[in-house]
Amino acid sequence: MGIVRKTKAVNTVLNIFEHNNEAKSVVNLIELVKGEMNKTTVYRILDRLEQDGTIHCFNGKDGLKWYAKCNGCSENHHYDLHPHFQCTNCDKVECLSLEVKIPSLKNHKVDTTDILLMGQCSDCLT
Amino acid sequence: MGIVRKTKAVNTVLNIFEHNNEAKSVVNLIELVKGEMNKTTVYRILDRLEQDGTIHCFNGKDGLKWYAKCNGCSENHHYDLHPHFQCTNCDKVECLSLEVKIPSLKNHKVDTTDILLMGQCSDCLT
DNA sequence: GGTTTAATGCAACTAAGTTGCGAAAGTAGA
DNA sequence: TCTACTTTCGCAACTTAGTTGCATTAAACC
Ligand SMILES: [Mn+2]
Ligand SMILES: [Mn+2]
Ligand SMILES: [Zn+2]
Ligand SMILES: [Zn+2]
Repeated sequence: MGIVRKTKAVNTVLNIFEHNNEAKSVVNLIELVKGEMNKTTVYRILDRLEQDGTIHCFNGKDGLKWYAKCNGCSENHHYDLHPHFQCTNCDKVECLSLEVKIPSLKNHKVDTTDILLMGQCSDCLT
Repeated sequence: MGIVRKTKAVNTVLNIFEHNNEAKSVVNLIELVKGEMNKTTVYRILDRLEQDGTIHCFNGKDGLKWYAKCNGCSENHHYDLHPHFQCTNCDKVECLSLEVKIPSLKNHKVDTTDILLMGQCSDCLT
């Protein structure tokens, strides 16, 4: 069970994800809402939104937690196995709607993948 | 510049990687050599061995640092862009000699990838 | 409005990883 | 083998991400 009460803090976090489509690191989110809510609250809201299938979580290049909006996930069905791209210059992270084919592995059962591409984003290329 | 002096501590760490081919988390390595050397030393030796192209570093599923032996890398050439597999049951990590094709991204320059497959390893499947 | 209980704030904690500095130990050359 | 030079190490203190327990606050439902 994720979000059951639409608190002020929940709405603030939701607004951040609604307003632009970029992924956000937890560190950045905490910074963004500083003064408005406690960091513990941020972590707990993100947990609940993830359970609901509203956002999904993944690790950035430094092993930090990042979150981004889901697209058609629900509490029961999470299907955001898409890869992510992180710019080595500006650190920005994007969700990619690419399909990456994973060759099958004998004697292994692959349930999920975590694919991070790194390099220069379009802003930093010019 | 990586390793310049073959100290006792360096040999201990090297032996761990020589003796079996598995990837090791830094946390696990520190545990393994507890009593023999300080954790700061472990971090510093791993840094130097990585610079030399002796081992390579990547993030496990929890965002922790893992290291494994390189295969034919040198100080000047690092080419271990292979994917890794981590068992969700026993946490073991393996280097995979798979080639994963990444579709090209327009307006992006992809320099490197970090691909982690997760699921059940052969030991945990039976 | 009053009651219930989820959600929040706060402070204290855990754990990974880093830094600075004085002491110890490789290494090369005499 | 001894010395001198410089890398490496140990230690303690620090930084930062993330977690936990508990008392207080505020949604939601009547
Ligand atoms: Mn995504
Ligand atoms: Mn590897
Ligand atoms: Zn960029
Ligand atoms: Zn396993």
